[in-house]
Amino acid sequence: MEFKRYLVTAALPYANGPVHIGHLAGCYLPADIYVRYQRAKKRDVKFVCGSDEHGVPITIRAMKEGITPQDVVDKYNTIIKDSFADMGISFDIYSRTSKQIHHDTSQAFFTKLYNDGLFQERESEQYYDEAKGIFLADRYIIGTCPVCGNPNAYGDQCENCGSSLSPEQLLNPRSALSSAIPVKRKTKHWYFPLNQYEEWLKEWIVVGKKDEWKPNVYGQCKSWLDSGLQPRAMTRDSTWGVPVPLPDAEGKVLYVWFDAPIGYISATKELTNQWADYWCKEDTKLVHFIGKDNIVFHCIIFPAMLKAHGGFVLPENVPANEFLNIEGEKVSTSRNWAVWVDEYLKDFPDQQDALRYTLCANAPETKDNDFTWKDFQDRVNSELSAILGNFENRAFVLMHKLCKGRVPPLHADVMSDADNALIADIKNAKVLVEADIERYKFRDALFNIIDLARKGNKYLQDSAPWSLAKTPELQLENQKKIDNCLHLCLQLTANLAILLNPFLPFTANKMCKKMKVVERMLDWENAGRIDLLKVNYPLNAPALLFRKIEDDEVTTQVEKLRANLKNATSAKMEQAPKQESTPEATQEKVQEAPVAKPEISIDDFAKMDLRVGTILKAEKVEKADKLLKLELDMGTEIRTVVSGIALHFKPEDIIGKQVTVVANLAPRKMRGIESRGMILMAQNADGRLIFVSPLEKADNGSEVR
RNA sequence: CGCGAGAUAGAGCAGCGGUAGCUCGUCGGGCUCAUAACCCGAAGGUCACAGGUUCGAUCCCUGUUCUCGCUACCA
Repeated sequence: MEFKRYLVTAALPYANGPVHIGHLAGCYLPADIYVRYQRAKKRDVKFVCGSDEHGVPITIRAMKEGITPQDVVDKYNTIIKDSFADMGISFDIYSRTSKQIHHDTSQAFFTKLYNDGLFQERESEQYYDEAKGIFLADRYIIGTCPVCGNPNAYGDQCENCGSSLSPEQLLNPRSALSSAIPVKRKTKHWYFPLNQYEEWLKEWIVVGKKDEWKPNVYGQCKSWLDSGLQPRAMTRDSTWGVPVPLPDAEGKVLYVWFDAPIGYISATKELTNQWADYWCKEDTKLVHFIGKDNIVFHCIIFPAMLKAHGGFVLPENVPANEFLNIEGEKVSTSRNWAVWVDEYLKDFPDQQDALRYTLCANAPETKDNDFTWKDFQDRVNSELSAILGNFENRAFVLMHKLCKGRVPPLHADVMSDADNALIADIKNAKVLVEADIERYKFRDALFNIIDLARKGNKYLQDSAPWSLAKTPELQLENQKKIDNCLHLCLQLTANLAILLNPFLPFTANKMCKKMKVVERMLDWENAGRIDLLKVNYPLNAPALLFRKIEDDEVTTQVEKLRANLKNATSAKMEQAPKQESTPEATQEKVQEAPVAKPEISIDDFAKMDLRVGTILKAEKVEKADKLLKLELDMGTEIRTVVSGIALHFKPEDIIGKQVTVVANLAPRKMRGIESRGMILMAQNADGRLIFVSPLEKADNGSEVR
């Protein structure tokens, strides 16, 4: 199909923290490149994005910092928006889901589905914090882990041993927000019948997108569809969000994942009165740029919503990228293991394109990739600067030295094979880069551009105009050759500016200024031409496009990462000016200490069968960071116990140790291994674990009482 | 556990049925217009492991191992 217009969306960043370079590499930079390219092709394209400002984590953060949710999103919306603007991410609009237009749009969307009788109403019991007056997601219930005894396990998972839990399993459950004991309360929600769209989605994706979508995206969708879809609640109990537009829905808001993608629509509405052209006309190409964690929402849930509503175009493609690691480790916002865009901009002023280059050249297009500062330095210094920057500089310097600062003519009578080959390379580069971008292969596209500069260097080297200038007796003939060489090098430089423009817009701009051409030269249709610079046209003096990244800058950045890591969680939050130690936050810390448990009788204690055992074998459990599988000699039997202590002990160090075991704890399967018992551990204030063992060797299986 | 994606020279990636390729790094040479830069050459890989299909497999099939995601913060 011939598309008349393009609508490009980039995932709405959650206004709960700043953006880091992983966000850029995964989503915003590829989207921006794609859009800049489309604009250069003079295609009708709109690029929409905005802050996602709803959802429980924002209310929690607000509560912790003692401010309103609005304060939280205002603060981060500004930081995020500025970071994008400074990096040259060229949204046509950067909106926010807290705007009225978005509330109206998402409510209207909901109402339409409601009036069509689509939603199923269901009542269920949810945990409720009576002190704070809010319903609690599993994550916000804290209690003692039934598996490893960690007193601060979450309702969905124990961080200590990695077991996945449900709130019912926690011993002494308490609210993460107030420490109140959560109670169950009935609540009603509206469910979207995803299952009714299963067949249609299979047809659309599994059959229709087989060879179009990236393998990671396609595979993920197929996996979801094969395992069957369930109705999904589209409302939540909260006061922060878009109110459910129904009379009996006090205290209910739309589920963030219902309202967030609709944010793309509202942003488009805010941008233009012609918004419906982009959302409803069949000949619009809708492309969602996202990271891999968002695949199901953009490929399954949102399309199902659009289909259910009717009248909307569906995404033509969802080129999700994988993740970018930093210095070999996963990005973690809570541990502050990330390179924040706002900080990069401060540390490397006027170096946006250096980052854009590295992130694109090393983009996680097919698998997770690693960002290291050393690699950043290498790529900037030896590719961007040495190949591209240096070529451009050589062309300018030589032109000023050998051609009097003016664009020399091209003499047809002395054209060489090398000249013609270079012209062919220039024309071919356009074709290659175009094909790459259309297929979302931005890494390859950028490589092909640098490769063109590489060819330019070789051509210059082989032509060696500086040598030709040294033989005055052949002056007339040689000057023609020199002219041709530099004419072509300069036309090549102009072509590089056009091709680079979507990727490195700041650089393309600088190049235009140096060549004294208007920005219109950057129109894509001009790529491949070798008459972009007029003969005899005087050009500006040479000036370097890029500077090198010094060794000490690399060291500084790596040290900064490690230093910030130590302060872990609070580092980023403490930069918030207002609320450093609100009463609320202090209070919370006190309550984190283990709470005294109620008195029990001797009979309660007698229910426990505590025994001594010796660790015979210990090995790491696969696919679990924190679990060790232990074989214990219990005297009369050998038992398998899975224990969440892998972060504290190496398997080989604990073999032979005697330990105390809760022998009659109900068996529990973890990561497919049945654990029959639990090892007792003391936990220090710093979180360190210590075995509770007999001081002298006891018989295996002897009772502890 | 299950499902999905990945594993190819020191690093980063491409190839996906017919003698293993690119970029960076390393080593040697050339050039000197240029940001100690550019150009040429070389070394460096039993294509994760084990089976199978095939005349032939890095590529197809089966099994295994490891990494990442689906699972908090998070693209």
